[in-house]
Amino acid sequence: MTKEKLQHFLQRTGFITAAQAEEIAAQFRPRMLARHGMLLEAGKVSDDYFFLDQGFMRAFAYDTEGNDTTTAFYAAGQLVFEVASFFNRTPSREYIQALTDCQGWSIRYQELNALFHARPEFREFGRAMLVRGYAGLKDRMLAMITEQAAARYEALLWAQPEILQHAPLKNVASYLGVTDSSLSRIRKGSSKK
Amino acid sequence: MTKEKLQHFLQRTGFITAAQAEEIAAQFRPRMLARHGMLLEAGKVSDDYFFLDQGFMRAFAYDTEGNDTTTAFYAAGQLVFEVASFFNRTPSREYIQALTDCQGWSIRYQELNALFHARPEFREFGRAMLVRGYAGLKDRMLAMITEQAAARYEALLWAQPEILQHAPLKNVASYLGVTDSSLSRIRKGSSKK
DNA sequence: GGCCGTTCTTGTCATTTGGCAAGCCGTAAC
DNA sequence: GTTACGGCTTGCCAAATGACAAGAACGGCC
Repeated sequence: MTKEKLQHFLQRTGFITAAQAEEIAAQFRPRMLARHGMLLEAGKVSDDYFFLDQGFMRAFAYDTEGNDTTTAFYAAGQLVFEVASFFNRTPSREYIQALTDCQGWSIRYQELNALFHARPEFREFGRAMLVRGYAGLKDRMLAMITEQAAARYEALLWAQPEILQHAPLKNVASYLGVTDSSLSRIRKGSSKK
Repeated sequence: MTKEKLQHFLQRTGFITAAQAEEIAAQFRPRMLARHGMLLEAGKVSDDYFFLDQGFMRAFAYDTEGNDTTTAFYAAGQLVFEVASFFNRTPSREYIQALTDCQGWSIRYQELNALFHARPEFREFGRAMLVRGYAGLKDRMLAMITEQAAARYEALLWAQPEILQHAPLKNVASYLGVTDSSLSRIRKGSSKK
């Protein structure tokens, strides 16, 4: 596995040149996860700023009743880490789990911070990643409030069809904010009839 | 109006000393808004990194059916700006509106960026603000999925009772993801009988 | 191959929430 | 004062979604 995808990902934001991307990528180490392996567990402090090169992952948390609720899905080519735990150095409430065998590139908090201090362009990149995640979550929240479950499912199908190929439907259901039974009926096309 | 609250707010994150806070705060300019005045309108680029010293505000957006949906409330002592529009320099989808007469301290994007480049401790502060907002939104999303409307209302009442004193209930309703009729029934205590 | 556990679907019924429309009430305008 | 408007509540009914349980389908494992 080469660092090609990682370098390309760094460049794509526009803040980082090819030469810089190579130097930055050099700081990342390979990280593998077998299917069902955990990148992060609740109670621990997230210490991987992880670029997913191949595979598929999800984040989830248990609510007060003990229900497993999916909070995010990650396809190859995305950054995977728990923002609050990683940057605040606090125990995570979430788990991050490999849904397939995964490989990617990882850097620890200390190293990332050193890079941020040394490289203005990488700081910009880091901020852009935070902003992107934040904006995506806001969109999802707005949809949760204004769209019905069936419409949210359709939108997901359109925007990230890969999810349906890798994640069990019950995880998709909790991500969408419905029960697995309801999702099953939505998929059938007749939510009642 | 003095910059006392702003300076205190800067210090409270732990990254910034009193002396630094004074220097940083010196870069902020006063900004007033009459009740119903707009800090930001959809289509424009957010260019105020605004510390709300006194007053109460809300952010909202129109969904595809034209419904006014409240996306956030802001009490005095909070930072008010639209993250994606401000940092990406893209047109905002949201409005930010004064619910009461407001005053606070504002800095523009260019100036903020200059400060970020010049002052590592302020960068840390800025990142902490992003992370805080992100984490809050994640919590809200989890509650939206796992808690019923009545429970979400109770939680809001417990965590931010000021909102109920300043915002019309229909705004609170859309923030919670319910209709104003439903909120009315929830408040009555008997969501049906 | 046969067993077992998980996932997914489906039926039945209850609960939650929404859509309307009417009415009440307070405030602002004239 | 009277009028007009917006905000809030409430009744009635419909739609959306959940809870629970049974059974089919599938995959891993011995």
